Amino acid sequence: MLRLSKKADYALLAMRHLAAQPDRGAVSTRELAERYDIPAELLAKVLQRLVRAGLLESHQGIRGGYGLARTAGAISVADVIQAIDGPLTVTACSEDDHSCDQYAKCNIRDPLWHIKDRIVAALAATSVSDLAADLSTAAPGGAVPVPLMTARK
Amino acid sequence: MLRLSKKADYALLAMRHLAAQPDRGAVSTRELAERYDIPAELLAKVLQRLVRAGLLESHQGIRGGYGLARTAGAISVADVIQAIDGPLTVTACSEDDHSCDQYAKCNIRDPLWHIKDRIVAALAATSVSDLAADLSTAAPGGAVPVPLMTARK
DNA sequence: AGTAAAATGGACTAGTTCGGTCGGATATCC
DNA sequence: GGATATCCGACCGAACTAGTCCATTTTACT
Repeated sequence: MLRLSKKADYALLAMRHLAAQPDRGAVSTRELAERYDIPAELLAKVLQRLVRAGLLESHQGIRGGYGLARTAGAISVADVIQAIDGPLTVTACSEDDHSCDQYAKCNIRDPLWHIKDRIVAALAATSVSDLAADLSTAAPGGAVPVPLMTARK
Repeated sequence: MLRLSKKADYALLAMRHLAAQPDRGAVSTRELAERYDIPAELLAKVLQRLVRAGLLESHQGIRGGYGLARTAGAISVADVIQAIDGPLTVTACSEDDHSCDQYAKCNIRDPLWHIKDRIVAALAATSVSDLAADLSTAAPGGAVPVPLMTARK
């Protein structure tokens, strides 16, 4: 599986929309919900979480709505997913959380964590502006080697 | 999240165990279950799926059990996960399955599929023998002798 | 031949998570 | 002050997951 949640899908959809419409002022939840056939209340929560994570800026009131908090190139897909679904972990346990019945006898932690790092790297290497560019074959960021960044909180 | 299921965890644990104990004949469900504190009936199902996927060979009867169907190096982590959790997809839709409310209006499919390919590549590049080698920094494919019980740092 | 140990397979249950909804509060502009 | 928007918590039903139970079949050993 490894499927990402629908909320994360909605978040990415919205982020891409905002990235593709720069200088358009605030876009409301309702507009986005209608545009993509997403239940408005649900999308609202998703957008709120993105605001709390610092990825979006909100503007209340009658002409309110949302806009990107940074440039689209400075927001990665990993940022968006983590804002919605929390820190992305492949295994039940992590460096700080050992809550797993098999922890003591587990022998596959390290290689699995290594795989996780590679997955995070793939998500971190793709920015929201890459989504907006919509070139399926495009290497994110051109010929930039993938930084093997270990996300630790 | 992107967390893999507990069944997949159990499967990888068992596969690694079998890879680290070559030429030991069949290993029974009960032995594996006790070794790793896994409910036996559940593990049994997991192992059965691995057999059906062609990753394990089973041997019924009083001295029966399971053994790798191929060499550990020829079985990837992706193989194991797919055998348990089905084809691994990041998005609800895929090339052949368009069942997703947003399909028509979706604009992030291609970049997301590209990310999926990279994730699959990361999983496919790590073999069960790499798990057994247990060197977190090891490049997949390295010729490393198999330690029986690796003391962890 | 009989029995014990093993895999096989289906049905079932409890718990959790996820997608979605509802209601109300607060801020802003006209 | 009213319309339009974000904000926030509580709630619900459906789906999925982990785990259980039980009955059958296969095999080895005595």
